[in-house]
Amino acid sequence: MAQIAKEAGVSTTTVSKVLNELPGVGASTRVRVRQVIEQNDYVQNHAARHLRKRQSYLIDLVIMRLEGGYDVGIMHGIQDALEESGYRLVVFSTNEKEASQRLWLRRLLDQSTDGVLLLLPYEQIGLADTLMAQGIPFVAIGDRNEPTSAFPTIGSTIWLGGYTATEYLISLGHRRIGIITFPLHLTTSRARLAGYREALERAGIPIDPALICEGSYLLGDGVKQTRYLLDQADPPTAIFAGNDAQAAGVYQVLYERNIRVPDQMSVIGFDDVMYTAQMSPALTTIHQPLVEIGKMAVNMLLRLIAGQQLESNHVELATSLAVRKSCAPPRNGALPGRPG
Amino acid sequence: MAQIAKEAGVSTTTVSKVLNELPGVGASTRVRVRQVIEQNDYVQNHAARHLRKRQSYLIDLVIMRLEGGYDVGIMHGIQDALEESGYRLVVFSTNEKEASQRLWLRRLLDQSTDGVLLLLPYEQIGLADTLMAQGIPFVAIGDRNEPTSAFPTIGSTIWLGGYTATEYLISLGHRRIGIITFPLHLTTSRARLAGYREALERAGIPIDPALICEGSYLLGDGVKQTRYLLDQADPPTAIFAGNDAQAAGVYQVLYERNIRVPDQMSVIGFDDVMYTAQMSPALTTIHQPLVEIGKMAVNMLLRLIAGQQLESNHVELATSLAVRKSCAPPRNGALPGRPG
DNA sequence: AACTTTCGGGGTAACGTTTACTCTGTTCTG
DNA sequence: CAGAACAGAGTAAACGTTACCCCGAAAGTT
Repeated sequence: MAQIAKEAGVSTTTVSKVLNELPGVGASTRVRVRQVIEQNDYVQNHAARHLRKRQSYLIDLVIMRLEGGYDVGIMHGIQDALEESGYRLVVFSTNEKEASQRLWLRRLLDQSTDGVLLLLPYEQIGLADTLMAQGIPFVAIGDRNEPTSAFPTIGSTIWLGGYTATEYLISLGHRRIGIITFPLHLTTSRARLAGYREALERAGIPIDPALICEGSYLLGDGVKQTRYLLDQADPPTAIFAGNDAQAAGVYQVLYERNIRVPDQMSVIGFDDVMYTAQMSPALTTIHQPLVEIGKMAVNMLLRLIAGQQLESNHVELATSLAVRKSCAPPRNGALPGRPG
Repeated sequence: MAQIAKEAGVSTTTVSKVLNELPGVGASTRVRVRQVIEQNDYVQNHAARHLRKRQSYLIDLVIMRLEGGYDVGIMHGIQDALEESGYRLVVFSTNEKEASQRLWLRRLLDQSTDGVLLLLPYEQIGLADTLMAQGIPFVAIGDRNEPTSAFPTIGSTIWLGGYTATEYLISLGHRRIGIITFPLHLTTSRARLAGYREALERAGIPIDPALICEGSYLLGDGVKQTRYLLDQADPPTAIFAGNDAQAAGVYQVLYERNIRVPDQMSVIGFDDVMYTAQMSPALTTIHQPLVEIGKMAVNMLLRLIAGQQLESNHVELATSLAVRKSCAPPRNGALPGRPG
């Protein structure tokens, strides 16, 4: 910078003012300094700037472990929103290890991050308290366990998603619709189930508790619960999975038993992750606007970093129905029996 | 730090020596300073350290766009290897945009990164030249277009993968094996094909050019080439896809045409990305040790950063066969005709 | 005409470390 | 016992910015 100042015949102060677009520099000087900067291919030193301004231009994304579905969509949004901002994204996996989480937290204290995006499952939000205590701006992504919380969150309209999916299946003529849920102590899980119930009630279809089964959010549970559903005396004609990974589990069982989707069984997922289009047949699912959620999270965070108030601490973006090829009107006729 | 120095009754110099484990401090002083540091929950300021030492403790991962397969596996390895190192990982997506790539490159010049991991497709390696010119340490991940290059690379044994997959299908009794490749101007793509050829020749099976089709690395090409293969007068009994995404495309066509995997058609993929286990039926594929590749890439990079020499500039880790449920001995009998 | 405001610009002191160098004593060596 | 060698600790100068305060001149005000 001293080099630039000398060459342009001004002080480093003036160069700094030009670079930061601060007032106090004449138009002609400004242009001249700009030129010299261009010519010399000068780049501001990040470290010195960081030290002096107490800003790192780094944002941390904390994630338990990259799964390749939900998280990837959100990361795309984050990257897009960050692209022009001058901020860089640091990705940190906690790997569920307490130790590495502590380590990371300690490191935050030295002002080496300007803000944090939390992409963690419902339980792991203990971090939030620490961040609040430290006064580090952050936004929690994904639907929280608590309906309301002291910190900013962003998610999507889960209830509506549950409603939309169920209504769609009903509109195709289904009346026995199985649903696989996440653990029901989670608010988000209950919201989806409530949407399902609402749709059935509106259509005047009685709710059969045998068609509601609770699982975790993993594929394995999709497999287990599907078997349970199929083995009933009066099995459903459609299955509404808790997320797309679970839906993949549903597919597996159906393929094993040679039940064609959608001819003999309709399947609908939730999330609309990248690989749903790759499934055979392509999965009809509830689209969560993951990219938009990521973008919005960044926007909220940048506003917090700038010291601005958020209009609302909790934002929900609308889910929608992504119709592909896994749903069709129900067909009469018994399913093939259990193999083996 | 001044605070610590005062409290321990020493100078900041001594504190710094303790923190950096440098000699020149008596054992008792060392212990005392350590204690004070513990008590005060002191954390070194990253920015000042960075400024003075000209080290950012940041590593940049450059990726075109997170796809959720190959890249996720590698990122797991990277995260694992970085966990204890004190380095943080910055992720940057070029999004195929020249402009944002330039922007990012400029930013590297201010010493704000200690090293770079390049996870880019074959063509985009223009970056490498710039990095070399700037003297920034970096490692290119994935199998390079050129068999040899001036910079460090890490990949896996593609030829062997091609050979292993083909040999496995032959061992099941297949003699007409279709293969879908990547564009054949890529060394890696030719290597896989060479492995395929070698296995056939060893088994004394003549090579039928009609069974070799060139595609890109996308799912869509899996679809297109599978149709082409199936519509032949004497279609193959097994298909060897270029990667797992292509294999998903193969699955789609087979499902459409009601051809059962593996009973009527065997399918084998390449890469062994996360979601292969979720496919129905679970995809037999060539396992690339993605996690290990990521780890090794980090190890190589850290060595370069430390100024050490690498034993070898090019490392290849062994591929292996991951047997799941998509391959079986061929069955006699014609395939169902084309629908429509 | 004298006074105040505004604008362009410069000087200087941080920001929190690391490090080259200096300064003490103490111990070893011949 | 003198001098060297050495260990422990401190001094001060960087590292490259930006914040704050100052100055002089031009313009506007009374």
